[in-house]
Amino acid sequence: MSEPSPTRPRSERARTAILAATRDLVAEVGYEQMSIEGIAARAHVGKQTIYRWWKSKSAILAECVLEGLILPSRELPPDTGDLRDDLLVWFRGALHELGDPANASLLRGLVSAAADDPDLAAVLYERLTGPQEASMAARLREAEADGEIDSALTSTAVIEMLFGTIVYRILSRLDVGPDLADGLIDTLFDGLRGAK
Amino acid sequence: MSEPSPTRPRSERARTAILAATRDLVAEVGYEQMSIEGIAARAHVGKQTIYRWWKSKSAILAECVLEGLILPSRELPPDTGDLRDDLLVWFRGALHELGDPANASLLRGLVSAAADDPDLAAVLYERLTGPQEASMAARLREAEADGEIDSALTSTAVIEMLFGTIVYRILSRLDVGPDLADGLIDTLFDGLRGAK
Amino acid sequence: MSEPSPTRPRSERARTAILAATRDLVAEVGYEQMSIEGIAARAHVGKQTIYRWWKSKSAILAECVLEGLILPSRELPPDTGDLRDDLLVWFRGALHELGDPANASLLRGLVSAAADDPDLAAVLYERLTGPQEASMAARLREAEADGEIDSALTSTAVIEMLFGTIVYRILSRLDVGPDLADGLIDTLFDGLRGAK
Amino acid sequence: MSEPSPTRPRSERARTAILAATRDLVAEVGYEQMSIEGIAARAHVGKQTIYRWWKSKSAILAECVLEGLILPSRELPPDTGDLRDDLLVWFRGALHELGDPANASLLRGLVSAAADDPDLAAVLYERLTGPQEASMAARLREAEADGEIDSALTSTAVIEMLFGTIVYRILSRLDVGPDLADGLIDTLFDGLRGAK
DNA sequence: ATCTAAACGAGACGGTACGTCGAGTCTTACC
DNA sequence: GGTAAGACTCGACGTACCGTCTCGTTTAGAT
Repeated sequence: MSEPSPTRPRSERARTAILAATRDLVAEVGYEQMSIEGIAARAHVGKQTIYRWWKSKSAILAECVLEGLILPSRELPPDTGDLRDDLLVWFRGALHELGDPANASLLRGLVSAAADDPDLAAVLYERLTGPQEASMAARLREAEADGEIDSALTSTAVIEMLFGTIVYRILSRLDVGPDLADGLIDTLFDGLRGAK
Repeated sequence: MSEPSPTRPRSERARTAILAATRDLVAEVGYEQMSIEGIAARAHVGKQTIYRWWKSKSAILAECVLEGLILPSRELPPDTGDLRDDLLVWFRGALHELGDPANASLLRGLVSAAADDPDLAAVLYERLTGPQEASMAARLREAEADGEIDSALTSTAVIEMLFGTIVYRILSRLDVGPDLADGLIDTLFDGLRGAK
Repeated sequence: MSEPSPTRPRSERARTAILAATRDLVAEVGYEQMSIEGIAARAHVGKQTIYRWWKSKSAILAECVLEGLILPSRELPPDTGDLRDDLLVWFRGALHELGDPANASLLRGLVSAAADDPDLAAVLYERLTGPQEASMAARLREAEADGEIDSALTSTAVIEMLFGTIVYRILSRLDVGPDLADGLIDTLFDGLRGAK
Repeated sequence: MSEPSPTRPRSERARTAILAATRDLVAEVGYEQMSIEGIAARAHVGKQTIYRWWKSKSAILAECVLEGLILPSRELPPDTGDLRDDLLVWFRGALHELGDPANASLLRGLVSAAADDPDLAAVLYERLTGPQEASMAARLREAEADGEIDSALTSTAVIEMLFGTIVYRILSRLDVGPDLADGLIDTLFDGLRGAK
């Protein structure tokens, strides 16, 4: 029952400095331009310390996301009893956040990183959509029970559609503004045929 | 109106070989791992010939897209009179294409490239969604006139939602399968509340 | 017996401009740093025009020397009847010329070029030492006949010694000044043992 | 007085391999044709390791000379009491060495390098003539005291004359053979007027 | 006076090497 | 044994020139 090794523990100072430097750099120069040497220099840390604990640039980014240092997860708003209103509030807020170019740039960095690192992709989507998806699933079921909606659509599909729209807009840089939130939520609930 | 100068014209052979090599490499190794030296070697071309005509890796990719060498634009199917069926067919097809890992990998490469090159993003989205958006807008208007639908939703929003879903699925690698196409199109037309 | 070709003759204008540009550039930037593209640009001439008539950078330089554009051959002074005085005047003059840094730099360029182009070396030494050697041989023989000297030393050896000293001084950049001319000529005639 | 930092020391293995590769290549292909990439490849060393420690191709060559890897300094022979004989032995040996084309080629490389790098020139001449000049100066003075010679000629001038002849012969590739050694040394001591 | 073929200016081509950056690994001294 | 520092090998970057190859234009004979 003795401790496994009488040795120096990992430096929390170094770990924190690395994550902070990564968070700053990805926003400043973008994912592609961010180098591990740059992170090490900014964090006053040896490169080996990074390679000892992470296997790639995107893995550090993944840990930043898990720590909530970047893209803090936007929770679904508290249940007001009206799923439609709740989603609308949430979606408007999400689109509003993208008005800040720094946030948009950061999300592009994450998308770029996720595109060629499946592990980061998994972490990212678990982190970003996991909580929402869980409560979304619960609420959809509840709303179905209440007769509020009548659909076999899975929570995954709804999430996919909403997040997909966000990501698409970020990538296309079309800057369409948050006004489309209303139209999309309307369509989501009423369909193109409109409410009766 | 004078011609700039009488000199050796640009080699079409080189241009074509570069685009072909790029198309192959981005699918084989991904956008990040693809190097300009690799393209030059594969195309039997001097590096300078690439740098003379393109300013970046992503610019070559953009030209590949414009030439239709990669991701040939999937047109909306001919108008059968039923917009819903047409969209369903189109969306199923698009999702089906992503079943091929090569296509998925290629799309991830394009997304990654678009994330840090606004110019490529513009070309890509113009090329990929432009034709669809035009006919989509026409059909939406037509369907509205026919009473088939009743929505103020713009064609851009519809496109955004459908393409966003595709991109999101590609990035998340969740491999959900094409079955969700039906659910999404149902929701798009009927809403979560279902058809009456 | 017909002329070989009824065609446009070589452009003297281009030839002259190329030689002039070469002369200027080798003095300005040195032999190694001088590029054929640079010569072509400076002479407002196509590269092909250079390659059509010369096979290398050093070949152009060789022609410059032959044209007397650089390092105009310093002739032995007229025969005053006293070989020793004549040589002293000549050698002092030669060392004096090297006081001009431009001349020194140019000679270093020629040496560098000659070091890896045997053809240029041949032209250069033929041109630079040929005339001197011929008259030197005659004078040595004459002086020997007059009893002025008494040596089996060939004119080649004398030339070699005098020019060698010049080249060596240029390369070593020791900047010893022209005063050593007297000592060397004294030694050449009287030997280390001194005149009796 | 603090040490700069405790870090990985320079690799002696790499340094040695680089110098050896340079020594081989300069003899094989000549100074101009020798590339830094070629040295790096031959030495199994990254280019950066070369650029980290040397600022140019000629600087590496200079270090080779300093290490005695190329052109090991030919010492004056032990003092037999007869300066003239000693110089003759030395000069014959030096000219004999140039009979080996590899040595001649190597010396041409060094001359070419020295022509456009003053630093290398300084190292080269310090290294090649320094030891000889010192002992030469001593012997000249001694011989003068003994009445063997009677000349104000400095050791520098003698060195210049002898080395100059060697360099000149190398550059002109006239391949005159070592027989001229006797004539030159005769002249050096007796003068053109011959011994009395 | 027209014809014609090589020389010309320009510059794109396939390459080689440059000197720099960063990747991921290693070797120090220090803690 | 973890850490800061930084040297190591390696590969790619974007640039400069190499020597070759088209282009359209120019120009001096030969007809």
